[in-house]
Amino acid sequence: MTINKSLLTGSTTMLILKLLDDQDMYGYQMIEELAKRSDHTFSLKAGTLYPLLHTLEDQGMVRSYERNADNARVRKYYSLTKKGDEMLAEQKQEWKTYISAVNQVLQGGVNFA
Amino acid sequence: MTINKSLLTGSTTMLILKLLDDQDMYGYQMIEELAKRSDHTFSLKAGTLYPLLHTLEDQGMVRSYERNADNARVRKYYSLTKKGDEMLAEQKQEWKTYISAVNQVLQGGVNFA
DNA sequence: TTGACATATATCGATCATCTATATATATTT
DNA sequence: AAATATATATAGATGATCGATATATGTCAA
Repeated sequence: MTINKSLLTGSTTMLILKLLDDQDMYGYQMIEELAKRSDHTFSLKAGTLYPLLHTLEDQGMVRSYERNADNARVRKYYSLTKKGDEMLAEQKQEWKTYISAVNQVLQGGVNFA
Repeated sequence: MTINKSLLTGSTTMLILKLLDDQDMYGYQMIEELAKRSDHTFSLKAGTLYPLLHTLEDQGMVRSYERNADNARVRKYYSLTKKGDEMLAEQKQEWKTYISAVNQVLQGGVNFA
């Protein structure tokens, strides 16, 4: 099933922060990991991710460092800052509020008042 | 709690169709009903709703008719078409897929493989 | 009865998140 | 040697929603 891309709007940052909350990762890895954990429901595009990571770094939500892979290739890893961790907590709360509001609308039927 | 407006992106149409699935409504009423059912988490803006209703009508998802209120004021009511009902079913399925994917990412922790 | 506020619909331009397309470079496989 | 996968980056396009504004009617209080 392919989901409407606009549904993802607004939750992408939260998902990225969550990945980094679990462990440091490099960009390409985040794309693969998101696809894997979501059973390929999500396929975040590189053109979305890299600018987003730069913005998060400018905002102090994440830090980056370069590191060689086994094959001597350089990868740019990101790690979550304290500020990013706090942002994640806020966004998870917003997410809960949001889905419960949507579900309330979906469950509400005709009013037999 | 105020949720990020971008979280709503993509689910607005589904919510409108759901309201009309329950009963015919006019635009202003939809805005109030969405706020009420979501405990004021949602405050859909008129500038979003009215153009959206026009688009849905052009697409054959809803039909409209004018009707006098008790005070003789004219209101524009909308009703769901068969096509709109089918679209709602699809969007509800997409919604389920989407939230379960997000929740899977949020629950997934470090991989101790 | 006038003025303020709520109800009701409409449109325009701005904003913002995401995508597509493109570019570049290295590593791996055929 | 060529094709494909890995890895990062940026520019411009798209699309959903909002803020601002306009217009008109109904209601309530001073």
